[in-house]
This record gives sequence, C-alpha cells and structure tokens, in this order.
Amino acid sequence: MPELPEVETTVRQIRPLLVGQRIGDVRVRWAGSIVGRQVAGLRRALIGSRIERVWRRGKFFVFDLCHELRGRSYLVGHLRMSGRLWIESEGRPHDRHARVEIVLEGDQRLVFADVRKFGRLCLTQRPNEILGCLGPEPLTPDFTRAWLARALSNRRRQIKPLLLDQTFLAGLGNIYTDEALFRARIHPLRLAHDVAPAASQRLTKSIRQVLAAAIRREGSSFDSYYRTPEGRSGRYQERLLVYGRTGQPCRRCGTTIQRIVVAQRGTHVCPRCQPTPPAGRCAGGRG
DNA sequence: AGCTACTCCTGGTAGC
DNA sequence: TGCTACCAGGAGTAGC
Repeated sequence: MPELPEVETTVRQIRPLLVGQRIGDVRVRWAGSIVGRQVAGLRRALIGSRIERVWRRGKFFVFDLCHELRGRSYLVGHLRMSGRLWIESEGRPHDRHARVEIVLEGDQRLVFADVRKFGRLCLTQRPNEILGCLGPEPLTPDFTRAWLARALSNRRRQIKPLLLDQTFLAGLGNIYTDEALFRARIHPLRLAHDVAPAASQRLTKSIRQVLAAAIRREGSSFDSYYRTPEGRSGRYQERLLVYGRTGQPCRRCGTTIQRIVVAQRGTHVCPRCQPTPPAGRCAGGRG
C-alpha cells in the first residue's frame, strides 16, 4: 500500500516528465475517483493548464497548475490502497484499472489507475484545506526527538493508532509503523504517554531510518499492486523485519513473530523484542 | 479525548 | 471447475 516512501518514489519518477507540460485532454473512466464527482469542473480546469510543480505532502501528491485565463489551481491526490501513477504513450490500449487519464503534449498520457477504487483526485484553489491538517513531515527538520517526546507525553492513546493518525505525523501507514515500532522495541499497544524517553528517542531515529531506507529501495511491493511509475517492484519488502513475517523467526532474537490486531489493523510484533505493556499500561486492544 | 464499528472496493484465496 | 464467503486495508464518519 502506498505510504510515504512509495508516494515519494512515484513523485520523483513522474516529476521530470510532467513539469512544464500542458494538459491537452482529460478522460475520467470512473467518476468516483474525483472528489465530489465533479468531472466537468475538473476537465474544464485541467485542460489547457500547465503543470508547474509536482510535489508530495505526507501520502498526498500535488500538481501545481497554471491556466492562462483561469489562473492557479492544484490537483491534490491520494493513492490509498492500490492507486498508481505512470506515464505511457497515447497509442497504448488503456489499462483496465485506469480511472483517470491526463493527456499531455508529445503523445504521452499520465494514468491514474486504482484496482480497489479508494484513491481520489481533488481539484482545488486552496490545497491547504486538505493538507493543512497534516502533522509534520518525518523527514524534515521539524520532526525532532524533542518534538516527538513532547507530543507523545501529551497523548493518552495507543502508540500505533497514534502513529497512523495523519494529523499527528504525516506519511506512516501500516507497514512502516510496524517496522519503526519494532526497531524502537516498543509494543504497538503501549500508551503514547507511557513510552520511555529512551524509547521515544529510538522511535524518532527508527521512523527516519525506515522511511529513508525504503525510499532508497523505491518502496515495498508487498502485494501485487504497487509498482513504481517506471514499472519496477519496490525492493524494501526484502528488508522488512516484522511486517508480513508472521510465524517466522525474529531477525534479532529468533522468537516467532506474532500477528495481533490493533485498531482493526493487522499488526506484527516480536513478543520478546517488544514486550507487552503491563496491565494498566495499555488500553483496550488484545494482545 | 479516544475507542469501536462501519463504509468505500476488488482480487485473491479458502472451503466445499 | 465453479461457486460462495471472507479478508485486507487508509481514511472518513458516526456513535458511545
């Protein structure tokens, strides 16, 4: 599932092919991919616009657009579970999961494909209405040990659902949350305010490390859905320490990796490296 | 504030 | 082989 590393990889690969291009046409093959199903409005705004910038915030990708008559607008998108972006020749037969196609100059098109149809595109003049509520970016200087320690101390909430909350920290999903918690030796059910200072420091570092390493390997192709825009599988799944390793030995201590459910999400833990919080030090969920 | 349950979806797979 | 049933999961929302 696309998380920060997969979206970053996607943006890096499509950016050089998109910036400076003018949009010639837009084909919406499934209106549900457009927020509010405003297909006509989306087409009107996009056709004739030039793509000025392609960037990422959390798991969102953003195209800054400029139209000679209509001025500036922003296409903000989210890949959710199974969304993909790539650029291909207009001559190719369309992919059966293509939901939106944006026709560019030079006989090329940008394809937004999405098997499970959870992904969304939103055209807006005010991207901050979508992006403004996101927490800090974990790979920028505002994400520090001091910030995380203070933010955790304020929250009475299980650490895993907190890390998945995009308004708390932007970009982590199920895979990299499990990986970061394992590396920091924190059980996912531990209450945020109960994470020890040393563990909080390890967590800051492990979040940065796991995301940076995953970007270097172009993300994780854990299921068959994620491919880079250039058509390759990610290579970080080979490095995963707990995610998807239920029943296999922990790479650190050899104990069998367990799968539990936390906040309705499949969650992978090493019961020895990530000891279960004592009773009263974790809320709700089962171990 | 923070929990659970439900919704949106399809492809893959288990069971018969 | 072919059918049904169920599951995964990011994020939004409702209800408690």
